[in-house]
Amino acid sequence: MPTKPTRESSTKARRQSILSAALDCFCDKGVEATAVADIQRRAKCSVGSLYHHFGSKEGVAEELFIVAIQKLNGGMLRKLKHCRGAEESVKAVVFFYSDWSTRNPKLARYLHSRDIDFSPQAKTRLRTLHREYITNVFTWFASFVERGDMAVLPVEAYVPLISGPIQEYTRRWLAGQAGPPTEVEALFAQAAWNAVKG
Amino acid sequence: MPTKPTRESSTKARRQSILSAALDCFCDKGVEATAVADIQRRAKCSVGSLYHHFGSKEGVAEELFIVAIQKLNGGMLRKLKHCRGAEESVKAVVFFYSDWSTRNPKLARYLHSRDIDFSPQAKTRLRTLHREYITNVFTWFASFVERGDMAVLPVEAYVPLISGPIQEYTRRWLAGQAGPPTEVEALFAQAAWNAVKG
DNA sequence: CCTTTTACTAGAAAGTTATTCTAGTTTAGG
DNA sequence: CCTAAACTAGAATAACTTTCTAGTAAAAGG
Repeated sequence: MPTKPTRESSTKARRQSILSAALDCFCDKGVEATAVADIQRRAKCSVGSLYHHFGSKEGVAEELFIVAIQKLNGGMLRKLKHCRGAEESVKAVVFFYSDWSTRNPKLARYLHSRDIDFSPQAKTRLRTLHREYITNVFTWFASFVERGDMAVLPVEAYVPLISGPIQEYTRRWLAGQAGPPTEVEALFAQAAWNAVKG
Repeated sequence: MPTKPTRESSTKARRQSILSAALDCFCDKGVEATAVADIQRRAKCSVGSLYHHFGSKEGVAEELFIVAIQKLNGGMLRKLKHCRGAEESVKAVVFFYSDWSTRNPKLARYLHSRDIDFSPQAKTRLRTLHREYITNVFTWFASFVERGDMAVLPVEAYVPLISGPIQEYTRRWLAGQAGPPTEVEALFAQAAWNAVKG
């Protein structure tokens, strides 16, 4: 049965409708070029409503970015938990990134946009999220390094070595400059493993 | 002797002063957040002058981007021409990217910003430049592939495999999330070579 | 050497877009 | 019911981009 819309649920729906309208606009015309009026029209809400929920256009962009990051990171961690050894884990990172981007092209595209100028609070929040995520990921991989299954490298080198190629490839795919990542994911997964194996 | 400023030279100087004022502003506050007035003040010129030379704020951003890309690509090709074999060439790509970014951090930072919404003309021009560059690079490497010194891979896979990690690392360095790329360039150069060698 | 044309600069005016404000409507809780 | 708080609407305002008009200075032509 369709439950009567309570305030809480309708608030959620409204916020969501604004976020997805914004995502559509951002993908169509770019963040800078979409006007608040564009989002507002597409979400069928008033200016006031938008500003009530998000404070500014930037606020919408920030929230969208954070939600997207959380989905990507959350999915990645869940995927990792199911992996057995070092090799499977490293390759899973590549495969998951490729799959997630293919399944959520709009969000992926949006995450690839840089220079959304985040407010200080948003920056802090993002940094926190990032640190938490990185901590989780490194905890997962630390044991493999200790055990000698993976090479000992400068900590900041692992992510670029493992994810750099698939990220760069995906970016090009999203920009229409390459075929879908499925064509190269296995190759890149193997390269990633070669780059960090013990 | 200091030559008397002719019109041609002063025009060039003025354009340059606007471009570098813009670069400073963009690095300080982000592209979106810098107002035309900011650039104008820093370049000590009038609104009219800026619009005369570049047509719009976007126009300034585009020109700056194109100039930066040309410098980077040009330097890369010049460097490649001095390399002997496949391994030296592949590693040179990584080293040059790292060095150039370290020497031109502001330009590098600016090149890493995505979603500057380029005008159709600028897009075309960028695409042309990119194609020319890619053609040159691939011509250079094609012989190594034929000779069997490098592996036969999907064409679009080479760049991400070779440059992906150093690019991603450099991005993090520019964002203050990692040490200078000099610390990892040798490692990444070796990984790049391993990923594409025959 | 003068004058005419063109590139350039300046800053005010106009046009757009983001943000704030005021007035109201709806819903949960007492 | 009644009140407080969440929410919506759209007009008003503010900030910023772009255009316009007027003028200056350098090169080109006679």
